[in-house]
Amino acid sequence: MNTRAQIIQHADKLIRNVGYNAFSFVDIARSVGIKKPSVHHHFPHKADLCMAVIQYHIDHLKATRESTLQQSPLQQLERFLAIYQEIKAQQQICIVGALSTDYNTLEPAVQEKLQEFSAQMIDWVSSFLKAGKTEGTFHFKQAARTKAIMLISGMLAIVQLTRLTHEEDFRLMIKAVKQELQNK
Amino acid sequence: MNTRAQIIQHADKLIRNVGYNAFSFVDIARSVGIKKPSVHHHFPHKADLCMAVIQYHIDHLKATRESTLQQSPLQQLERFLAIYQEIKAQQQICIVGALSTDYNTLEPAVQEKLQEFSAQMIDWVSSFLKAGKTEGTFHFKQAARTKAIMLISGMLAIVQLTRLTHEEDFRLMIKAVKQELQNK
DNA sequence: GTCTATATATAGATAGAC
DNA sequence: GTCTATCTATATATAGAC
Repeated sequence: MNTRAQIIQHADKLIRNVGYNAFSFVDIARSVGIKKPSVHHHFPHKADLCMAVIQYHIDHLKATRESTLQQSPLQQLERFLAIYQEIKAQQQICIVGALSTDYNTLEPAVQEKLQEFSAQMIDWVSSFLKAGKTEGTFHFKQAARTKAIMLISGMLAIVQLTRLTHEEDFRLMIKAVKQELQNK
Repeated sequence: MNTRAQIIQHADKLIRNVGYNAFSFVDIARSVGIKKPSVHHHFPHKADLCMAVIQYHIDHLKATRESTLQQSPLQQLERFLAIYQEIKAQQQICIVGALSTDYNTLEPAVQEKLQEFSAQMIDWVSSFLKAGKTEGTFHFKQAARTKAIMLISGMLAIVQLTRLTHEEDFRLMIKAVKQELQNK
């Protein structure tokens, strides 16, 4: 992996571990094994780096969505839940949760990029919920978008909240979410 | 209101507006109309101030809970949802959401205080969900604690997520949460 | 593309006068 | 309880050599 990609990867990890305003270019430099000005060579401003991190997530989500296009709504739901299970296994939180608490300190361009990511996440989840309802796998009364936002909110928050409670709460929530969607 | 209380109030607002690691004692001093060392007189370390902010929320929650002790489970649910409606109306997020993203940068004593607050919130919500299920107002299949965590997670996250989407999503979610709990 | 050296601002925090 | 003055560390960021 090239230096630029390594910087993005470590920045992503730091943002989701300690938050946007608690990591510095020195932290990145140390992780990658270069000096601070070399990081600035790749990303002049911290906002540039943050943009690249969000773009990485946008690209990653697009690839995930495309790879599950032929799968059933239930399989797509499982893939969606697996994203957060991976996040939890790594003791992290999701990028939207991490950056939404710092939202008012972000530059407008970064705010818009984060909006773009969340819009695409909502679009994906809405699409497989709708398909699942049509084929009779999922049951819910709200609009697909509302149900999608409830689902995403729940997962975004449970990875944050179970930093304070127990991992077991996470497991129980995953189970409950699947049950509720399939209950008539 | 005395200076100490004013400091706590402004710190609370700042933590929930920009995050724990994006506000400083200078910001507090400016808001209150005193100088930085005067803030340190009341709270020597930033962690002391953060502890006091969480304690304020613990006290506030206790008062809320006690004031609704005689009310019906549905009324208690409405009171719970009203907390987040107030938060949203003030363009803020909740203290648990705000501090959970910075969790790994907090001192152990502050982490424990935050755990204390979330435990009490979970306890309250669990109690009125259980009462509502017993009397036949609420319907859900999970343990009351699991359902409480789903409810709290959802509200915690929706105030964060609707910073990026639309206020309308918040309104729809509140409506959906009430519907789902009362649906047989 | 990486480095040394440096600029500038601000963070958390303390000493000691009033 | 509040202030002025100050300390030390670290933040983002740039200039310019290799």
